[in-house]
Amino acid sequence: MRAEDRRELVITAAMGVFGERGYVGSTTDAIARAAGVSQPYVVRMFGTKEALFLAVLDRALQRLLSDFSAVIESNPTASAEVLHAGIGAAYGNLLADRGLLLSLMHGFVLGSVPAIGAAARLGFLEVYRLLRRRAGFSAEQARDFLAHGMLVNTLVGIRMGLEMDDPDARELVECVAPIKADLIRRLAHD
Amino acid sequence: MRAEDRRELVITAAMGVFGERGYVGSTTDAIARAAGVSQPYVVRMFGTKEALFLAVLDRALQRLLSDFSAVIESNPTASAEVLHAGIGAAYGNLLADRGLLLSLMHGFVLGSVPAIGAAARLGFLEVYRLLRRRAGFSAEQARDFLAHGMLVNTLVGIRMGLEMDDPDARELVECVAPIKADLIRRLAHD
DNA sequence: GGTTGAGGTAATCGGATGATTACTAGGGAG
DNA sequence: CTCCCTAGTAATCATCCGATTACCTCAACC
Repeated sequence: MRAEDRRELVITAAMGVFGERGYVGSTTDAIARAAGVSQPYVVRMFGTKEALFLAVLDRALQRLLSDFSAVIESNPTASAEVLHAGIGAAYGNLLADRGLLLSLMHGFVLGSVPAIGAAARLGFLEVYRLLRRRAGFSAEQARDFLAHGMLVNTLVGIRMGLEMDDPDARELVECVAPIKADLIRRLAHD
Repeated sequence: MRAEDRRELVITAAMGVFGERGYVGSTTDAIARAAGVSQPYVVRMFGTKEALFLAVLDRALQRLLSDFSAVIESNPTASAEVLHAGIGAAYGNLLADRGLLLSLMHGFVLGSVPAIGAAARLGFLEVYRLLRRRAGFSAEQARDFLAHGMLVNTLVGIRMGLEMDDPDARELVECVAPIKADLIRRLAHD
């Protein structure tokens, strides 16, 4: 297989593993097995585990930005309110990609690692700028959108879907993501 | 020193280290040094690193719940709207405790570790119930409050305060936490 | 048919880390 | 004094993991 294709495979596999176990908790060996290659090859392709994680973060952010951009570009004359709904739906669709939002979340919580913190900050700001500039959100709209997104990520991270028997958990999940509640439940059950 | 006092010391130190480095990324040795005791003693006091992390999570959640309760009890006749402001302020004050919210956040993202995920889910639900039942929030109010909290945590986690020279970052931070913007900036600079 | 370079792997190393074991200081009770 | 319990530590172990090294395979090309 061409090295570039293999690289894509490894990034995808790594996104799943990092999303599940976090940056420090993931081993290059687990990623290699998930991608069907040997552990030394993973390390040699990216140099270090940190560089691999940064590649995963970048991939996740690019995907998020391009999905949001697509919504904006396919509704060129839409108001911020209409775009809010469309971009929100695009965000919900990203949930299907198990590791994507969780890998991002793991990056967001690791500001103490210099390279990871820097990448996370710049990525987060890029999303904010897209909402403010290109989608025309007000600062408050952008804030509320991001806040809602972080809550969704958190609920997925703690696997709140496992508690759907509890009426409070069900109410919370359904209030946060009425359309995606069922997906959240399934994601939590692996 | 009495063992119980030493235990408090270790939990406090561990909250700082876990908040900074995460669960897996923190070593019992670093925690021991931060607490001024030997590494084996930390392990023996709590049995395992996981048990120590669970103790830290519990401490953080109890603190959060008791601070929120205090607001409710000191305004027995207040409306949900008034309590919203008071509890929000209480949340902001928790930021001063460096590791507290970040340790919680690290717990929230580690649902894949069974014991940690279970503790995080139950803790999160307890907070939700307090908002809904005792503070009288509507489901939407509780959702928005929690979402806002998760965004604050995220901004602290990625040390967005380091980017306060960037006008977009400044706008975001000041829009999210107008009163605490300066604290967030200082926290980011260690 | 040899050479070469790209795409890999097996074996291994060195350091980090959670946990265990064995030990000790010290102070209060009898 | 001596016993013994509480509060600790030093030394060490076993394991894991990221990284390195040395090697292999096989198609393309001359």
